Amino acid sequence: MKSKSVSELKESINKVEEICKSNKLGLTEIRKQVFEIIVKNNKPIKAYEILDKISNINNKPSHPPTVYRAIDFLIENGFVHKLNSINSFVGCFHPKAHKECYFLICKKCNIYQECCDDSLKDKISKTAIHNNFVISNTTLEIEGHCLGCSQK
Amino acid sequence: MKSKSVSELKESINKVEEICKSNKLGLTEIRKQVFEIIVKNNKPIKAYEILDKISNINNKPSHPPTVYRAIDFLIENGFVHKLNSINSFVGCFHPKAHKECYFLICKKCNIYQECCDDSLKDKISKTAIHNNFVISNTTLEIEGHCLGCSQK
DNA sequence: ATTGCAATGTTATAACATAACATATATTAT
DNA sequence: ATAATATATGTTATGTTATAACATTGCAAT
Repeated sequence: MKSKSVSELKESINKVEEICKSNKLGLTEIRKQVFEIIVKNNKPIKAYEILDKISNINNKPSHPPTVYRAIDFLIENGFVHKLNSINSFVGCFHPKAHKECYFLICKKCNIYQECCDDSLKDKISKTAIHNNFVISNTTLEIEGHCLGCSQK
Repeated sequence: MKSKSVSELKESINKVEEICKSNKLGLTEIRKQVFEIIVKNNKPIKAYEILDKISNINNKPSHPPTVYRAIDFLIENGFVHKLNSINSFVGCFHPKAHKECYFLICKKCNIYQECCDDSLKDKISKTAIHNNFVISNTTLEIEGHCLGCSQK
């Protein structure tokens, strides 16, 4: 996966701002800062790394709850996803386009990629139905090696 | 999902013993205890719950590394799986039958269910291939409500 | 018997996350 | 405008999950 260009980043941030505006979601300074830190990182980032960055940006120490609250807000509204298998967070490439999001995570370079095509989504949903199960939330994280790293 | 019967549990434990014997894997007392604790629990269990139980069984305090090492061994050999979304562990219903394992996890009753049919596995594998990605390990955890709990 | 190795014991601490309560800021109704 | 309410943040402390590092034990091979 290539890292995002400056314009893609801006677009990402603008999109979130728009969505918040039209849905009357309070995109406060901290929440915005946390979102920007997450999307600007071109790989999954950990909560305490965000904490360090926030502290630096604002020239004063922040505390874990501050970061986790912002993350919660961002996840709730679909702007950010948590990768449970590596306790890290990534920005969503298409917020509000879907609730579920599937990921490929390269163990070597840590670069991730969304891979949420509809047929896969479909298959998972059918699996749930087949088991009389009502999905509230799905974690699909495929760990391995990307093309670049598996060639090395 | 119904909880396992005594005979099913025994079978599960025997199977692991057999596999270890024929593959010259050291199934030590602790590892066996940890495995039994995990499979006898009819829902995902946390490391520190295992720790408590081990301590009780042996009438002396055990320490986290003891438990985590045993878990590592059990996971490496496919006898146990970790549910990353809830930091918990479950026994595998068919050790060695497959490397990957997918789960349905009911948020209300916490009972889980394996759901690793081949067509789903296939779909995931194709997704990876399509992205030039070599899978080493997949986490698929579907959280929601089982039939019983969604009717309540 | 000594070396080597795998497993376990032990202590300490790292890494991840939230509870609980105080304070501040924004929103709304009057 | 002001009080009442709700929302968000600050702060301290602690809970939860997991591993590093090194010592010790037990056993098998030479």
